Amino acid sequence: MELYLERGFGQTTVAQIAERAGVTERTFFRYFTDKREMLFDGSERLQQLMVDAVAGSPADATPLDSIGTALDAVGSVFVDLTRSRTRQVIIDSDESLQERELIKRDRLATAITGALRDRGVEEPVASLAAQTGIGVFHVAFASWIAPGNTLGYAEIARNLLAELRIVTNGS
Amino acid sequence: MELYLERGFGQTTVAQIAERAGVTERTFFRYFTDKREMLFDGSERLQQLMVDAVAGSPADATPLDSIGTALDAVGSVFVDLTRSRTRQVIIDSDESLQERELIKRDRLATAITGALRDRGVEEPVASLAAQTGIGVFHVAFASWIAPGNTLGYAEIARNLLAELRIVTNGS
DNA sequence: AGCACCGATGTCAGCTGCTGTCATCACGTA
DNA sequence: TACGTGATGACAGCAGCTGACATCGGTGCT
Repeated sequence: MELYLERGFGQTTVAQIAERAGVTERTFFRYFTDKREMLFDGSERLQQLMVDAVAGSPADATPLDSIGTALDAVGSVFVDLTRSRTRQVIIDSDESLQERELIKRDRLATAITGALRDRGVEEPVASLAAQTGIGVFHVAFASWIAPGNTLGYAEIARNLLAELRIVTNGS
Repeated sequence: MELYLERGFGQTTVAQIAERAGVTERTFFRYFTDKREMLFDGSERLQQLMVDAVAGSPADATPLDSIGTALDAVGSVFVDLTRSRTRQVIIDSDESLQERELIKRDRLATAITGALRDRGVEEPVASLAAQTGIGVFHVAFASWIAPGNTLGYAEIARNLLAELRIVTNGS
């Protein structure tokens, strides 16, 4: 991330990263499938947390309730505000990184859809709830790292979900 | 597309494509920014059509009405069913192509948001309507190329939008 | 006709991302 | 000590992509 900030993502070579990390280029590619993936390291963990939260939500919870527990569950991941901000600056500066971010979000939504379906939620409600949930998640994250914000991620997510409930009026 | 089907996208080299097309590799890269972009050739046109449709929709149209005209406007693009199907088979077979497709959809949504805002639609309604519109567009396209479907794209899109209106109940 | 211009294409060299393969090395265990 | 085993290095090589320059065919002007 230091290097990406100094020279930009596109101008940074894997050889440089490897050198700074004190390993070989070959070793870098054993840890990350490609140059971009490095910036999305925690994404499987994030996905697992949300899926587990949905799976573990109360039996009588509505789909949107389940989404709520998932949004809560990932609070532990988003703690280092500065790091998240720099990371986002880098991603926003490079189109191929945005592509990667979008597919991560997409996979996340698909995984949550599956978790909801496993609880007996039918289509298209499962997909709809999952998509909406990821949408809220995204907006919450963006608000959290927005300049001037002082609230914590969990709080923001809860507020947004409450607002969404009002807009959609129930359920 | 022939080559992609024969050997798969990943196994097809640009040199092979260029040869089949009777040009040089260098020439290929003058027409397409990269190997993937070839499959998304008409996307600017599609985007322009939708943006223009939104811009040209009646002054008293609701945001969702404007989206409706945009969905209608692109009917002319989706005519060759067989071609669209093969194209989608290829995209679904390769992750990097899915990344590209996702960012195209994202840019499309952003463009439509802008078009709505130009008509005086405020945030967050503009974004919400645009996102929803692209969602409908996507589902409509998927239904259109689904095996066994006999309806035309325009018809499907209209039906889906009508259904959405019912679900969201008005506006 | 002759000439100058220009856009499209070819040629070539080169960097970088990424991969397969084999060697090496450190470490825990029988 | 000898033997696996997992992590790393070394090396070669392919493919995507780019910059720089040459070439060539057409178009318009004189």
